Amino acid sequence: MDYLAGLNPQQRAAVENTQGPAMIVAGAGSGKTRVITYRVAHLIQKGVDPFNILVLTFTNKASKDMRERIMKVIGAEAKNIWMGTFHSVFAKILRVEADKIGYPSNFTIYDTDDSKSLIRSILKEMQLDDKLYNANFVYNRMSSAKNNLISYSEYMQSAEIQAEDNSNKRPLMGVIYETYTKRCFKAGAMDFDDLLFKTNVLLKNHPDVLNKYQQKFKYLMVDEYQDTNFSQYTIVKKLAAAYQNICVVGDDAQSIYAFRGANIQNILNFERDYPELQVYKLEQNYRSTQNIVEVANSIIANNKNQLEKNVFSDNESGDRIKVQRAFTDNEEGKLVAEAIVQERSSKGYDYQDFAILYRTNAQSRAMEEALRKLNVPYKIYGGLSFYQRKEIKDLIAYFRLTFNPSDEEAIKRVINYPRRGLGDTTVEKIIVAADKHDITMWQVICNPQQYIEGRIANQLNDFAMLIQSFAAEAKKLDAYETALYIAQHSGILKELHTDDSIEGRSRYENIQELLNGIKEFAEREDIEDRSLAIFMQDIALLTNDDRGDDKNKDTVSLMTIHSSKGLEFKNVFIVGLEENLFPSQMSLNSRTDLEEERRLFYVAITRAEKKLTLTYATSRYRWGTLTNCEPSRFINEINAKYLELEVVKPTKNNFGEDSFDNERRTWTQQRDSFSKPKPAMSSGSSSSGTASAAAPRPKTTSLLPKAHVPTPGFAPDPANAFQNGMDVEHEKFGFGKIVSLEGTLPDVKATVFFQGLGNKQLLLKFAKLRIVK
DNA sequence: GAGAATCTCGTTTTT
DNA sequence: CGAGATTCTC
Repeated sequence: MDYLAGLNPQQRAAVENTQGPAMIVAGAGSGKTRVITYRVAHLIQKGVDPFNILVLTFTNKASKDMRERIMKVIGAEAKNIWMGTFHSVFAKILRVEADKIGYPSNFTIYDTDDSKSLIRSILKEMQLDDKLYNANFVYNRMSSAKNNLISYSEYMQSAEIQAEDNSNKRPLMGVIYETYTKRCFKAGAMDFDDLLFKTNVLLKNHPDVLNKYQQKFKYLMVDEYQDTNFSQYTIVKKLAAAYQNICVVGDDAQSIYAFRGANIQNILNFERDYPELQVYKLEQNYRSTQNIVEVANSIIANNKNQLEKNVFSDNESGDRIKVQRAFTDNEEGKLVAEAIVQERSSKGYDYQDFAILYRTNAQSRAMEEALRKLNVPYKIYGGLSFYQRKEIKDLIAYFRLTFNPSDEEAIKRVINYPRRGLGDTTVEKIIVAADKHDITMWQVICNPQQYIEGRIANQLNDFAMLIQSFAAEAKKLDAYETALYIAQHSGILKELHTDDSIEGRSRYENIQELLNGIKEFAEREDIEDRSLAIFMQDIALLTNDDRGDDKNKDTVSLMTIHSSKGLEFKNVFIVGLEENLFPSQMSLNSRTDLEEERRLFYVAITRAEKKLTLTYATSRYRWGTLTNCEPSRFINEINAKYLELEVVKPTKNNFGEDSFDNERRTWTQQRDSFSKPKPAMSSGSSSSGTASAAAPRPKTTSLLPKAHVPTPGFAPDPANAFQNGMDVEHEKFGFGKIVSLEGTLPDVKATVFFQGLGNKQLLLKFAKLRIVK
């Protein structure tokens, strides 16, 4: 029981109280994982059978880490705990119970690419405008319907939803949803959302099944509860209904998955659903310095909706937060890379003590290049998963087809890869025939003479026999042998081998790597069924980080803020702190979205143990063109007393100009003129935003408003001279009219309308503004 | 039907 | 810019 000794009173209470509903509100860095780990260990030590415990986490990594930690406390018994992500646990259950809902137990899991590809072909078949009915839009719309447990028939019957779709000029959404659902069913496939949706259907329509799992999972724990959606909430609620031994752990301040249907409301619902609820608040942050914790608190205080909570740290106050500006995204990378090299050698850190966090995956490139130049070893987490690479998906599609020939997306993927004369027209014919006779594509392919005219039938026959031969081999061979057989006889191996380009070789190597992974799997002794079919089952649910390679290397970590949740690093760089990037431009339209961005910033800040650096660039390449950027409003939300301001050194840009000549400002000045949210299009001041790395392309420059040339003898007027309605001239923005004035002298803020630029807010004491007489 | 040339559209974030 | 889709030419 010595593990209890190291816990503070709140933590200990949360661990020891194992009966009945409980909610642990755990601030960042408050020892949440420890509490869950020990709580599970405690249950088992009290005699609860590990087979009766279900722990649901958000990522595979989290569950793996947790299982290892529990194993250290209680030993091998930990292996018997049901632990995993919602998706993987319920996929497992659905395979066992599949027949109850009319699915084969070896159903395929469609990943996002598969789903969107299916949507695209449906749109094409229905001859819909694919700009209006954009595949992404359709996907998200169906996804949120499913996450709110709205079936296609309910969708079509809901007057409210129909009205919404009609007013969006997309009256056929319901029909698409219906077609999509039926096509998935016919293909023996479920998408990510289906795994949860169908679990709900299963538990709802089959009380015996529900009862079975209620009895099985006498104790439930849910990590990152703030990130669950309605569909997940309902599953948990149902399973816990019999014993009510349900413990959820979460932090509303770290809810960052609303875009995926997560609902903070679930935490509030939870209190309503279980009046007996015990609530434990973990408020002491053991991870970070006081400065970091206070900065995080001050940021999150800008959000309106939150549970009351006072996170504090007893650690040293620590370094202040460093804010650095770069001119371009490349320079930003260089800045960060140099800082890492420098900190490491001067303070004796390892590379693994550093993390670079960014808002979007696309930002990793500039960082990578800079790190490579300085020979800094790094590892990128997330991003394009190994299993999403084209060559891997191609081979896996053959595997999928071998075990589930109904899988429509797999057929479309490989029917003509490698080339075998079965092109788009043939595929279309197959789809039409399948639709007409209400059978699967596979059934058409197996009996082509019956449905399709012409010589093509022979080629289809060959293809059918090829796949059938794979299925026959799979019965005789182990996973690795089967995989190798398919790779060879499908022609994929040969196809890639003949490609001698660098990319071609790397594709070939990736295939080898996949085969090696399968070989490893085939040799594992802790699993009974080591067939390829089993290996295939959850592959769509795996991400890059789940492949467990080079674990102990000393490398800098690069990842999105989303995937950094739950991790901690001594030194953290948050890069790209710019308006329209972080916060993302998609979030600027609503308060709730903006608040989610702010929570994301909160998550990012609280990853840091010792030192935090924020960087931004004044221009960066986006969609291949150079765009001007402004510092993020989030920087301005931090009280300046926590900040260490960069010493600005003038540097020359490519045009030989002193980049700062008009702009030597102190930080405080900058924040005033830079902080204001702007209309989507980035504004004029093209001269100061010019990248030092490359000149903008002509096409781009022509789109930007011309830089204003001030009238000769331009001199700004003092702040007290301005009045509402005055015509004014700004040094850079040109001529405009004062729309409104607010604040008191000397801090009067003016909203000025500029032709072609829209409204701009200017602090009069700093703005270079004169009255036009 | 194949392969090349051209066009388009997009970027949050992840299971 | 770059992936994927579309269009064009053989």
